[in-house]
Amino acid sequence: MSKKSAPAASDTETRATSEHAPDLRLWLRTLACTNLIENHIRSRLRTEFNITLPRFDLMAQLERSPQGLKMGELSKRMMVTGGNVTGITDQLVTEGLVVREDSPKDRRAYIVRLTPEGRRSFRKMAEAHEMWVVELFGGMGEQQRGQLYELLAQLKSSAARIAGSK
Amino acid sequence: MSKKSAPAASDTETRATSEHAPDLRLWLRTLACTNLIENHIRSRLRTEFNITLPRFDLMAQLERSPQGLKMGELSKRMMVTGGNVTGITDQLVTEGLVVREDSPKDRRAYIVRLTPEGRRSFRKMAEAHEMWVVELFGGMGEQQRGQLYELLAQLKSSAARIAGSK
DNA sequence: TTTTGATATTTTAGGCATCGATATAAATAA
DNA sequence: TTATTTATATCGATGCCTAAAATATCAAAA
Repeated sequence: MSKKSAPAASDTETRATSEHAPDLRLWLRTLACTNLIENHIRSRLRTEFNITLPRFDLMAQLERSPQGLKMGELSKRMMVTGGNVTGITDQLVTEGLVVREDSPKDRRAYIVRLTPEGRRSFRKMAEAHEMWVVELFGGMGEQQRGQLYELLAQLKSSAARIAGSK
Repeated sequence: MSKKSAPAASDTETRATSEHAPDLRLWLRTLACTNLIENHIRSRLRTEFNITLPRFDLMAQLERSPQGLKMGELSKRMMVTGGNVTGITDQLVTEGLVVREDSPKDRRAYIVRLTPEGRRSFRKMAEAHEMWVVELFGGMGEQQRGQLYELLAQLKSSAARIAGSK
């Protein structure tokens, strides 16, 4: 969840009752797992690095594109609205982690880039972030994680076929 | 979720790169699935019933407790803060879907209950909601869904062991 | 050139979520 | 009883998120 900033936090599985269709219970369990993990990560990002998940995510996109990205590109990749990217970018700019530069090609557009400090800072956070995830999934066996990965691919394509067609 | 209002929307899997640990890619895929489904549901609740996911969730809790719930109970079950419940309840009250009654036992507390219209309305929405979920998971085989359900139980307990201990 | 339409971004208004502070009431201790 | 502590709920400030409207620029057609 979940938004938003702080996520939709609930152990959504409590929504399930015995009368519910199996698919509904499966969905609520999926949601419960995601919220549990996402909230944990959100909370650690905040307490250990004083950053929010959306800002971390935006920086992650920029780290993969050293040449910088336009606002619209960020919006597309993060799958959030443009107005949202405007706000998150503003914050990161005032924190000195990111710069907005005028595009030389298009005066409507900005190029957003990590600053050196932003890059340094992100790398440290990303390392910790990865460790947390490994820790959170650590109770599952190697093989189970592989199975889960495959099943989620199926789920993603099943859901995308429905949701994507809008 | 619900994000939210509107949710954290991203196809977070685009955050993955080849250097990432397998667990990280697994996590991003999990997140991508959840966001895809949750956003779809959120959007249909909005367009077809003009309601938000948080309000739907609150009503779902009340439907399971015909005797009503205190604000604090709602807060605990939905795993959101009290202030949040105050706001969502306010909205539902102005829409006539819910009532706040003084608790006869405790003058600090309210009992929140579905109105008859709220109950009627919720049942219609819940039925549609369940159909959407069945549709979204419909591309997976029966057996795969069963496997996924079991694996997510493992994940939930693994993550809860880490996240729960704070 | 001027118009027209598409694109890039910001702005505005509204809802959801947190945290921390506050008012009130209840429960407990003195 | 009185004083302290704990519990219930609301409020204010802040941040994320959306949708829709406003602004500015570009690109292509008339």
